[in-house]
Amino acid sequence: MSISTKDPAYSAEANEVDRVVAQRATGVVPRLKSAARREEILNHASRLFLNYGIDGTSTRMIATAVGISQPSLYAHFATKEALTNALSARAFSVLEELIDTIRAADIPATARLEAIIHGYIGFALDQGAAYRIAFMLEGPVHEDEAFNPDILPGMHAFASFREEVALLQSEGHLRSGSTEHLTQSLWASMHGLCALLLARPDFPWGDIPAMIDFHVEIILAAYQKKA
Amino acid sequence: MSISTKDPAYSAEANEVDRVVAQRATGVVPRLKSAARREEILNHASRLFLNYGIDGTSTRMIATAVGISQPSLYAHFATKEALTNALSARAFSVLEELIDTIRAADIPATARLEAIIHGYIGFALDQGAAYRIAFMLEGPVHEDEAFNPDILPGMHAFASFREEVALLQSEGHLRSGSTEHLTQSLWASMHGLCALLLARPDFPWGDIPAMIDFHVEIILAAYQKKA
DNA sequence: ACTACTAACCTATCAGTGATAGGATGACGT
DNA sequence: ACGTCATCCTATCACTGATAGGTTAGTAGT
Repeated sequence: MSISTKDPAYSAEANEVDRVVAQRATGVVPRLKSAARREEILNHASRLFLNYGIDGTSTRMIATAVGISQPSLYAHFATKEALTNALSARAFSVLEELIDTIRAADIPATARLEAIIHGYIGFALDQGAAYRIAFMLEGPVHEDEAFNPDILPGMHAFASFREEVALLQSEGHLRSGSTEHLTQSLWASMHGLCALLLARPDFPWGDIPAMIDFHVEIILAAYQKKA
Repeated sequence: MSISTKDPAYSAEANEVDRVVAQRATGVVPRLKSAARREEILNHASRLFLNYGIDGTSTRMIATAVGISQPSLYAHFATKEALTNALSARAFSVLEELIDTIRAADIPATARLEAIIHGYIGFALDQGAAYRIAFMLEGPVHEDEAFNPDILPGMHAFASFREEVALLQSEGHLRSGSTEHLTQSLWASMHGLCALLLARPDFPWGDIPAMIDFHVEIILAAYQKKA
């Protein structure tokens, strides 16, 4: 079964971008078990999202890259949003693991927090597409809509983070007060940097690594317990 | 000239959402001077963006709300993106004024900074659509693309903010070090809170005003000069 | 008052998008 | 060998942002 090059939606004239850009799979595309095909789709989608953005990547581009038809995607994901959420979930499980590993490590409390913050920021910048999907896309418009944690892959990692904050606070390493406020404020401080860098890569940031270090240093000082 | 109710794209069956939702202008829609029409478009777009999101608002919805045809929008704005940018620019000029007013006010330096921060956050949450457009939408994907401040309405307000930071720093009210790093870090801290609240209104935030106050308090303490 | 010009506005249509309906095909257990 | 069923396809849908090109209404000049 070769690629259908006479698909009317994909004649050479019709959609040059997809043809040139999507690195269409060549040769025979074998049938795959559902799980394997799903992984393949996520891999190609991840690459395309990074190169062309989420909105800039159509389901047809993804399908073409994989070497299957566009409707076939819907055997694995109910909607494009479900696909992006799955992609984000896969990426965030890595962050969750990272945070848990750091939490379990036998290092001083302060270094633990610093490592988590640096890990979070590094992850966000590295996995820009996944991070965008979880925390930056246009979500529900009104605050009274039901919160569904299942569609928020990042929330598991956030839960680990919250536990660590509670622990550090109970051990007296962080300033006292509402743990919720503390967690959310700390989260906001980290997120702000990641979000701006991802949303405005064209801004004249200057020395980005130095700026990140500067920001993290201030965060650490700000939330630690006053002597 | 009445609304063309027999527009094939707008038969009762074809697009119920737009019909019901867009609060179609009723009666005769007079010809308007270009500038007045432009304002009208921005007003309706602003309202629709808040209610249905930016992606959830089509150019047809906007046009229907105004009471003109969809292509007529393009006499005022080259693209939908240009329309959103114009909307954002209009909103941000208000923030810029606010910041400049506070800067000119005869109040202590610390209170000045606090007022600006609260003003910034209040603006972002109040003008969610405009704020999203400026700082949260999927922008250029690669950092090597040219930075064009014209399409970044928020940058003027940001410039005012940067000047204030430089002034406060030179007066010895803020910690020393790179003014760029200081400005960007402070901006990130403010932005993080606004961005999360806007992107995830469905998250169980708890007492949002209290959380905002908590965050601002920490920010103020973190960036002020150490005694 | 007639004409000519121009800005405002329209209908018709385009290619591209996410999504659905329904049929073809190939592997695999019996 | 046969039936079952997951995999995959073509064809098509409604809708989107955008463009082409014609129509109409107001306005300035004679």
